[in-house]
Amino acid sequence: MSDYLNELNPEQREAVLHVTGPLMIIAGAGSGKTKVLTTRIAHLMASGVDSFRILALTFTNKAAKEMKERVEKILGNNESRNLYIGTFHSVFARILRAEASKVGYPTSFTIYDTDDAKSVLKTVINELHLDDKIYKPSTVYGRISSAKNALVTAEDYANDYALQQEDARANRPAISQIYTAYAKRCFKNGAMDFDDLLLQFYLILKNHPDALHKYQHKFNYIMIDEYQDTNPAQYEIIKLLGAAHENICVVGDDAQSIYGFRGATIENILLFRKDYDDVKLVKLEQNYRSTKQILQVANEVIGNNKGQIEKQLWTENGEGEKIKLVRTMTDNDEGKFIADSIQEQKLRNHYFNKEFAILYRTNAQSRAFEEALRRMNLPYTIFGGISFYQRKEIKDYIAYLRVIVNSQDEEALKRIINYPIRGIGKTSLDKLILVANEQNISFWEVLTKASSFGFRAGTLEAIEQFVTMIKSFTSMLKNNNAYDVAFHVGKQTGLVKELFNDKSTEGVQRFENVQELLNSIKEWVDDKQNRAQIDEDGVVMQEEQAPFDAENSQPKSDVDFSENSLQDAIPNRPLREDVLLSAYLQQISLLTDSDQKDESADTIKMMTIHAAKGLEFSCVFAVGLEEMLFPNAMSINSREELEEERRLFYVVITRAKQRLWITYANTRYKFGQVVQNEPSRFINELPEDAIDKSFAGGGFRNQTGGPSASDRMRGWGGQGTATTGQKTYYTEPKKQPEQPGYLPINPSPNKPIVHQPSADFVASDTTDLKAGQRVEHQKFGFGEVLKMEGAAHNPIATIKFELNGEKKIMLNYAKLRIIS
DNA sequence: CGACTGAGTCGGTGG
DNA sequence: GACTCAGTCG
Repeated sequence: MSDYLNELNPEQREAVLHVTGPLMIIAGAGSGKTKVLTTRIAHLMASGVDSFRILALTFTNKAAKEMKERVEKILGNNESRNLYIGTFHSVFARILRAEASKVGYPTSFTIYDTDDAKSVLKTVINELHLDDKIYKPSTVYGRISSAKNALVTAEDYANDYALQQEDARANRPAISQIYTAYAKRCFKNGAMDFDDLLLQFYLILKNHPDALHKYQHKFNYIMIDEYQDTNPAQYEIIKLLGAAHENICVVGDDAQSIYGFRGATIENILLFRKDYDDVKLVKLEQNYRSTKQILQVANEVIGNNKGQIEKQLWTENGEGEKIKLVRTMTDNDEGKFIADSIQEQKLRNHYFNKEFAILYRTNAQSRAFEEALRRMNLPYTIFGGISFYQRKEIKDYIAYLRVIVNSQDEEALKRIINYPIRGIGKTSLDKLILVANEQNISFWEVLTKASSFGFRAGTLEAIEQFVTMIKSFTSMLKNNNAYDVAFHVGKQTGLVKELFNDKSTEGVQRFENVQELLNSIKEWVDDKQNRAQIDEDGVVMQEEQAPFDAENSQPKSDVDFSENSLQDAIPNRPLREDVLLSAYLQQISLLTDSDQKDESADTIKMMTIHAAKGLEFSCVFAVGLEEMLFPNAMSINSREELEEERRLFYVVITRAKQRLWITYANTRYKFGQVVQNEPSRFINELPEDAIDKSFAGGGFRNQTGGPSASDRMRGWGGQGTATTGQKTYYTEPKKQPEQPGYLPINPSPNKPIVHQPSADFVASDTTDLKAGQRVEHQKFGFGEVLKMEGAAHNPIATIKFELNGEKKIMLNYAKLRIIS
């Protein structure tokens, strides 16, 4: 049991053995930080600390999951399930569910993601008759988010003279007004945005001594991962929670602080020692990840930043290869170069696909790599960008579920009120919203009382049907699990069928996505039900491992799980609260793309540098090292921001275990236009002796039929010092021939196949149209009426066209010729 | 009412 | 280049 200590170096052991009182661990990249954290938790438990009393907060679900698994492995028992391990947001969301009433929120409050929040802002800005060109939702969102992260409520904001002045100078004097209206609207909707999860929890702790007392004594030991990324809200919460016992252990690396834009302040880690008396400080400086060459480059680069905590990373690993600096003509050439290099490395050094990562500054850069890898038939996974839950069809489906759980959720209601089409269009919607505002009641209330607000008969009928349907769903909530409700909803609303009937390429994809959503809900429920009953009080943070695996579209098996020997499945167990729809919704809103995709698959990984923090790869391509891109144009105007960009560069370098390429292009496309960029200033900070400026390719011929590698001009530039001169990796700008079976291009699958109307085409009177009749449509051609629906004054026919598949046709507008 | 189209916009990183 | 939005037409 105690051999876990033998696997640690002296500093690591020192950190693990410090049990009582504040502890700060400065953990350099690759220094075994997670190992120390997990061993420390295991040690606490082995020393008799009750596992229910330990709280560990991380920034990603993945980190939380890994910690939990590793503790379990060390201890070899089930005790770790009692730990409170999770992300700040998910742990706080869970606690808020229990405490929401203290801030006037319903227990099953909705969590708004960024898109939802911006949508609310847009509504609010319009209602205040403000110009949404000046008050762009994303800009305003950023401002409000910063305020919340600094624990400034709407009221505080309105009373803060300095903030008003700032906004006035920025020509946005109404921000405060918008913030107030936004907060009010979210509250009315029973919804919290991401920042509210911190702010509201803070307010509860601050204003409710009983709650503070409760959680202070629940969490006797607190551990914080990535402390350098905490913002003031997180900082204050930690401080409050830890004040009673001061058993706070923070782990971080000031050199890897890269989240300033979401309010993280590096001061939190720099000043930790001032916050508590007798802070024990441990530095982990031995790196177990990278080669000496890589580490030398990293140290050199970060040395250009001022005001760091003194430390020097070192390693016993081998010297390794020099870092390869690559310059290409265009962003597409950059992609081709990397695809070639990967292919070559695989052949020469027998790497797996999963040992490569392409790491970029912005998500938009992924496309060139995607195309290049596809051309070479190299499998890849992109992390980030639009996640599964942001897809329209998924958001629509989930909007139904949200409305059922929380009918006050106006955002969700607006999404589904006319989806599938039920004849409540924009005009009706505007009126509904208007009434809600005039009467100062919720959108839902207007719907339920629609008859008193003078809607047209057809619209009223549609509204009433909708309300009845939603109510019938709501009545299912208590006695059915999330999956059963969701399945029923898909069926009853016609949502699934509608998608099924759409046979376009995208339509099929959408249908599959919805299938996938349902599968994932099913697995989530099964997973929960399989877990043994545990102590009520300890309803553990089970960071739901993503039930959904976007890449393989295969349901994940429970193999993982059995290893944890958690299951003593009780058949027909009564419905537990944690399989309810509300619990499901709560957690999915906090999942990220990385949580949903399988990182262990043998594919090349592509993601932003931000998303790559905490990960490591044998071979790393740090790409797009160009002025305006990296460092980003937005960040070159202040020393602080520039230093954060440099830390980002440091982070990407230290992701590499064995080989590192740093690439940049002379020109690249931005918004469809070619722009020319200077090489990044960071390139000049690389130590000459660790950099290989000669070419790293060599003899490899690609298989795509384009110019072979050796035909290309290629090489290294930038410094102009290389004796070989400024060669560049370059391909002729001519298009490569399209390959069959590849990039399946169907430019507009939704475009109807055009039908030439018959010469004698005359629109018929369709008032008595019935299912089974044959008709001709001016554009869609011949077809058969499958069914009739809609109100009498606005009949809708579903017609199956020979050329264009099933379509819903509104008879008031379409010209149809009845044939039989 | 809603599908289509052309013009305008997108500043970057994420829970 | 991809997406959103306002205006048009069936």
